[in-house]
Amino acid sequence: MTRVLVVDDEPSILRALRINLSAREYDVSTAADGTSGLAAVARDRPDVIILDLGLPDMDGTDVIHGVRGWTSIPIIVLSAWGQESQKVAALDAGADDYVTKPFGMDELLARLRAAVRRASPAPDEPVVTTADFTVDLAAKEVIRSDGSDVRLTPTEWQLLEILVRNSGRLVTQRQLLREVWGPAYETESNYLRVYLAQLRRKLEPEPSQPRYLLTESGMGYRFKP
Amino acid sequence: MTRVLVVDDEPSILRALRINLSAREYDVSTAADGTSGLAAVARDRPDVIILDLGLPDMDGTDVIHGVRGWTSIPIIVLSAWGQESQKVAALDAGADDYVTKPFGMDELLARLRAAVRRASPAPDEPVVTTADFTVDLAAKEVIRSDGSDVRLTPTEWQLLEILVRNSGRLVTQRQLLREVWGPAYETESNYLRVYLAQLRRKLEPEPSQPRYLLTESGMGYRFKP
DNA sequence: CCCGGGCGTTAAGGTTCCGTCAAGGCCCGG
DNA sequence: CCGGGCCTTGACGGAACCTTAACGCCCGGG
Repeated sequence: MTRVLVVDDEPSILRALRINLSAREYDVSTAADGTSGLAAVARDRPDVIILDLGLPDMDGTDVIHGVRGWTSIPIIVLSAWGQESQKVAALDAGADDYVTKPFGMDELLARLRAAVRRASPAPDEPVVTTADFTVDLAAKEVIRSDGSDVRLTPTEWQLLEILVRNSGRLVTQRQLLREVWGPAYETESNYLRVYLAQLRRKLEPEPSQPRYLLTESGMGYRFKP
Repeated sequence: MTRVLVVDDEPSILRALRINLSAREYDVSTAADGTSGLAAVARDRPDVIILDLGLPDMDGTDVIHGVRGWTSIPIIVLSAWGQESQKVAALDAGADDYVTKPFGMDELLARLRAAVRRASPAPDEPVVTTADFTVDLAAKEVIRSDGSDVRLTPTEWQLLEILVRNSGRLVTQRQLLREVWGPAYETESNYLRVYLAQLRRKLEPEPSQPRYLLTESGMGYRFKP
């Protein structure tokens, strides 16, 4: 289910979007100003953000920069008619699309679909196999080579998913922490040690001498298929 | 240089876009109908397409489908005001963005930049190969020609990365020390001797007679591919 | 011939980083 | 209200890494 975060200070718009999006099977959360909007992005990890530029507490482009600082979640900007320069500024700040109020709900929905479609990287290969287990990213499932399936907690899964998606590449601790726990946790390398140990215990044939989930001291971790 | 294909049947718009885009250092090609437009896409492989929906020979969504059938080049659609349903259809057919005529040139340029930015997520392809090993800067990985991979510490990586990025060029000791250890260490050439020795031991087939990591006495070091 | 600067090499200390374990808190379902 | 996953947090031994110093080599100049 696609998660949408709506950041707007007008209750009527918030309500209209919530009703329309929920009816289309979107998972909607809302925020009424820039500060709580940025917090909500870090906490909820929406798949797409609808952002009104006329917020009471922050400039719209600053909100965009705050989000773009650490993630590329698509942003659709909403704003009053006739603000040509604002429109350009928002797009250059990193917004993906721009809709002028008043807008037709059909158009917004279409742009939403377009943004989500672009963001989903590709119908790529969501299955990775090693000699000891198989990771199916689409089914969110890990099966050992003897047929038994592995139970992973949500956090363990997020971590494994990032490592597998970057198969072979080194992923820095900062990136892992940012993508799993949010930008505020970039220094809590403690978490990584705990969860990597758990993943190894569940996946590695010899957890004390990892073959797939490798540590690069001082840099990060690497999944080696 | 970014290549833009403009598909439109109105000579005035074609001319206006050609002038404005050329002035911004875009490489512009044009087509006046859907058929020649599709041919131009296949022939020129533009980085982005600007497509007018009101073409004489084909329906706009068909052109989009024709392009989307085999490539994901970003498409920005142009159309007359008030065609809400057409707009939705175009986006759902796979267009990336939609601009209503009459449009401001600034807005179109901003949307163009946004579309190009989204489409190029890979900034560079930093892989350098020699007869004895391959350096993959993105994956932070060095593989010897016999298949074994080399373990490098963070400092060793920083050093090697600078040298490889300046492949063939001489890099002064000051620059290396400044970029790896910080400006306060510009005279500690000791560090360089120690770490260059380690890199040679790990990379060179004959560490005592370096072939890739060369010393320029009194000046600095050079990576020779 | 001797001497000194620049470089390569090695090894010892000290520091940071990692794996591991376990206790405590939170949330949810029974 | 109680129990069980799950997530956070802290502590500790050991490994990896960085710094630093010492020594030998080569080469050009005095």
